[in-house]
Amino acid sequence: MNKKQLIAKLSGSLNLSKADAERTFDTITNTILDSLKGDDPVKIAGFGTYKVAKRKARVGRNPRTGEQIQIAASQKVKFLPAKALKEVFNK
Amino acid sequence: MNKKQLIAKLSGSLNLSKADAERTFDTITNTILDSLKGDDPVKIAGFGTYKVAKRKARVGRNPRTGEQIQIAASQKVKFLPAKALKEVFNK
DNA sequence: TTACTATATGCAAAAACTGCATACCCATTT
DNA sequence: AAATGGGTATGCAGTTTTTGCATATAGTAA
Repeated sequence: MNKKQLIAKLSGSLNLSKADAERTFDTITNTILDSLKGDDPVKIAGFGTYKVAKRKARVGRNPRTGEQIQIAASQKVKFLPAKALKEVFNK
Repeated sequence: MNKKQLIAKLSGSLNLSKADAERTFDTITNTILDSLKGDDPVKIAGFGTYKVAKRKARVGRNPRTGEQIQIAASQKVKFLPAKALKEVFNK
């Protein structure tokens, strides 16, 4: 399922136009991102937690040439599924 | 930020009652979950991809006792941030 | 058509995973 | 409003898993 299909489903379920459904969805993702930008994890009970994970610098490798490369420290968004979410897929 | 605070923010941004904001949000998470239950990854352009990762059974260890333990195969929801999302946190 | 994303490759190092007790934070209930 | 219950974070050790490097191509999406 891609974003377009998701928006179409939400449009039906929420009785909104597709434009409104998309605007609503984007508002939610932006709100989550804003919180993460402020380094504040977003905890959704029963679904999961979004947090920014800091990754240390390390030595990598160019797979094409085999040459070693220094990789800078970086940050990425992590999603940790809530307990309830794990159970759904392990019953 | 927890779910309650997120709902409050959305209520303001979307001009909805808190009850409606929560209903909207839950509809979205449920829609995503339903797709995942059907083993269909959900790809949100510019945000990320949710997919179900299957993990094989393996031998683990109880860190407290050092005792070896057989770990059953399981599944968990993975979120892979989109390129745009990574850039936000690495500029 | 233009933009994004998945894939494939080898390999080093970071990170996740396991059980479990404790502490903590949040939500619900009285 | 206060109390209680439940989900979540933490630390621990060692093994498994993931990550991420460059880059072109193929596929999908806007």
